[in-house]
Amino acid sequence: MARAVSETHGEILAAAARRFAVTGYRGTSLQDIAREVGCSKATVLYHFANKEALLAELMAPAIGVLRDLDDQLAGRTGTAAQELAAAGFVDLAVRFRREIAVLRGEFPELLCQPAFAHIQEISDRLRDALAGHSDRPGARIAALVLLAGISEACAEFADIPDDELRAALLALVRRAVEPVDAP
Amino acid sequence: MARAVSETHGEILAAAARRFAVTGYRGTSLQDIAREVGCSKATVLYHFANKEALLAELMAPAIGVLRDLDDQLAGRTGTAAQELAAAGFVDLAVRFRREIAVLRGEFPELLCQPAFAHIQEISDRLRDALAGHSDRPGARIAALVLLAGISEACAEFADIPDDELRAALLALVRRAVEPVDAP
DNA sequence: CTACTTTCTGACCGATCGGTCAGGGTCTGA
DNA sequence: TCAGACCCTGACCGATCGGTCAGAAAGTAG
Repeated sequence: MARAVSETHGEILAAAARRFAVTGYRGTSLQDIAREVGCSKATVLYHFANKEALLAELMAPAIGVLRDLDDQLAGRTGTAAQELAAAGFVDLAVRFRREIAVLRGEFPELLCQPAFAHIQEISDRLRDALAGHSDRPGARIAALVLLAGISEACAEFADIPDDELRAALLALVRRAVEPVDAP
Repeated sequence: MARAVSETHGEILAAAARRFAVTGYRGTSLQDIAREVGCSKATVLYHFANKEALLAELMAPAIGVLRDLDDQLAGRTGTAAQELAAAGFVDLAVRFRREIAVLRGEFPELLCQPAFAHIQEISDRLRDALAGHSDRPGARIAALVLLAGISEACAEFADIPDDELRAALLALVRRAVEPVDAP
């Protein structure tokens, strides 16, 4: 009972997104995904070269937006960098809540995979921008707390509407970020 | 070549703490721990009933302090609750950085284990206190962002002295927490 | 009809996981 | 001297993991 072309492909992708978000990448087996779709594990591996490729396709849109943000951030300094980093990351985290949830806690290992090359550097630059490119420990610590906390909050508050969550997070960041010294 | 009583026990505990903090609970095998200690996997399971018991003994001190904080928090309201929750959790997170790192991202599954019963409720109460027992979404979101972010920051900034990290985190929390409405 | 492609599957593979077990070495007290 | 407690280990177990493969089923083009 072969289905229409690429229909199963999308179903597998959707099922994987749901499972990964709940039980994590390592905590979800190909068998789990196949069961949710209603096909065999071999079918999953017919549509995707391997488990890693499945994850890579799942994260691609979010990573694209992150790269765009990184490009826009290049060259900006001080308050302008802080503002863009805050607004850009909050928006990204709210829109890609599920993708963010997938990475929860598995960051270090997943970053070793070629599909996620440079993500570590990009998020380092993002953190640096949110700190206003300051090297004061207080500013760097605040930036990390906020970025990590926002990720966690977006993964957790799945029931809050986008607008409301975005507004609350932005207000929090503006309150919490260490102001840059006037030049 | 049997060693002195309980010497190996402590070495296994220390090795497990190190490995768990880096690669997580699920990402660390008993074989990994045994290799780091320089003994066999069977020896690890001679000293600890199972992998879960090893984790439980590792987390016991941190959990004890968390319970104490929860007790002190009971009954307090408004600003007093916020202050104590902030100071108490920041101190706990800084002191037990490694234990906090272990739980990174594996919270939901680990909480199912009997050794961690009620931890979820305690951290819910802690979050509620930090939000000043307010039900405004902004306050609840800020509290979650801060608690999660602090955990992440403590796990990441292993090189910063306790005092400095604690001061920076406390300053951040005081800036970021939504003030409670005056009664 | 036949020949070919696409989709899908059960059976199987090697590796690794947490955990068990019988037994060997060493120390100690009677 | 010798029995027993303590510490430790190699060999092994069943389960599960990601991944492979030959081939069945169904649609399509000639």
